[in-house]
Amino acid sequence: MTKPLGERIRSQFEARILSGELAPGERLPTEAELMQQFGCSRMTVSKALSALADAGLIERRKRAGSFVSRPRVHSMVLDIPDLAEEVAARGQTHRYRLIRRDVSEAGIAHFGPAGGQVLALDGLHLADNVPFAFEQRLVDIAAVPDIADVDFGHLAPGSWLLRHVPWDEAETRIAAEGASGSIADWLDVEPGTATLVVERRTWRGSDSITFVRQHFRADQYDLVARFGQRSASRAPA
Amino acid sequence: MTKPLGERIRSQFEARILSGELAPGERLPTEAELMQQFGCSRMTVSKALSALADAGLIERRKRAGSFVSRPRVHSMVLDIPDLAEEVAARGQTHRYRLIRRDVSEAGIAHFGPAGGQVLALDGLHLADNVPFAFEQRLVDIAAVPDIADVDFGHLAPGSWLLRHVPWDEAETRIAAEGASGSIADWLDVEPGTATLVVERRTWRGSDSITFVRQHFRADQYDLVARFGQRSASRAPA
DNA sequence: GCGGATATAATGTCTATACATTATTGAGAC
DNA sequence: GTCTCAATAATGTATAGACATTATATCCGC
Repeated sequence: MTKPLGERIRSQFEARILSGELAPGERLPTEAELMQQFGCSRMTVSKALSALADAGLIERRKRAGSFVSRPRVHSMVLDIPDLAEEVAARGQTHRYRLIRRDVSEAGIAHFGPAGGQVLALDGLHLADNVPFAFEQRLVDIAAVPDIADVDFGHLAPGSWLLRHVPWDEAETRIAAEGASGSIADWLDVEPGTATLVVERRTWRGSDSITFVRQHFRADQYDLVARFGQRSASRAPA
Repeated sequence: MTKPLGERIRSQFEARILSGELAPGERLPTEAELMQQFGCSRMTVSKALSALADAGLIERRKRAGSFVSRPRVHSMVLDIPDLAEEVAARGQTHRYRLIRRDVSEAGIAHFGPAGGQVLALDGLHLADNVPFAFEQRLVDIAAVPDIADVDFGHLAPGSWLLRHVPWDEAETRIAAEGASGSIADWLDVEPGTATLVVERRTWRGSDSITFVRQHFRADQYDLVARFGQRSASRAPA
């Protein structure tokens, strides 16, 4: 019934820090003091404090002690799902339509290793046959040789890449932009209409794998990021 | 010189999972097997596997074992800094100009507890005297009584709140929107010009603290999120 | 005072063991 | 067969100790 002791120690300090009772820069008791206070072993308090440190709530310094961190930025978790899955989750039918596919030398697009070949894929994402995203993608063929054989006529490259190519680093840029003529045509909106632009570059090790630029119809898509209570879907006990 | 054993175990499995060598759904060795393989105690492998579980790379089930998670979404860290600090970091001068301040009953704006009072603050953020964000904010006065006494004539409410009010949960929505007439006026752009809209709602416990809606001039602001190698600023050893 | 060696206080890691918890398996009752 | 219940295999938490690491403080020579 009662929560584990280590978890209680952790959540007690979490609460005291978030409530402001423990101010940024303030020093926490040492592990030795805490094991006295809570009547438990050092491993238990150490694990609790390490969890707080992992979460960024405190900083621990040898010989000095543990201190409440100074909050600088709001770090939030942004979930960027596979578009096909997300549309399906909304109960709509996802379709991808390839518009252009060609292979070019790298360098022109400032992407990929010099001299390598780059696959360019332009396409349109549709939900229930309504266009909602125009996608321009570059893939480094050297990093993903298998891709040459895949038919992307109706399969979204993102879905395929997500399943077939491991990556360990990514950077996403989010901006707003008025739709240019051709993009407006594909999205079936007036030129100049606001679109949400998501650009993502993905790496494995130091090799670029793919760069994608997606224009979303603003009336059909937005992004949500959360902080705290990860998975608030838990039912109360 | 050599890294701690537990960390080596953790990073070895991390690499094997990210490289795809261990496929999603695949089962990892049990803790008992791993302590044989690595010649260490159970606590060590247990901590390593728990760290992988915390990072979402594996799932652990009692009696069943540890399994590589199926990657569903790209979880990225989105840093939302204080606007005043961010502008300063770019070497520009930040200024906030209050446009409207009034107190109204809650309920109208679907914010705050019924019957409570809500402070509405509209204002403009300027970088080097160029407007780049129009902000509409609601604050629950019951949750932040001190705010009644603060002069926001030139102090951005977000900066003040970040420093004075602890929160433990937040949700951010990011979208694109054409500027309406009055917003276009404030941002000094043509009506209909694309703006990046960031809406954030912040809670302490179950109480709403503030809701803010910011329209950014698309040509002056974007957001960046990263995954992997947190703080890539580390120099190579 | 000032700089540099040394002691020390705190965290970091690890061992070996114990018992708790829980989902699955499998045996037995029906 | 299928339902129920107990055995079991795995993870979850905790203990008590040991040694490693490292930033800070202190002392000492100058």
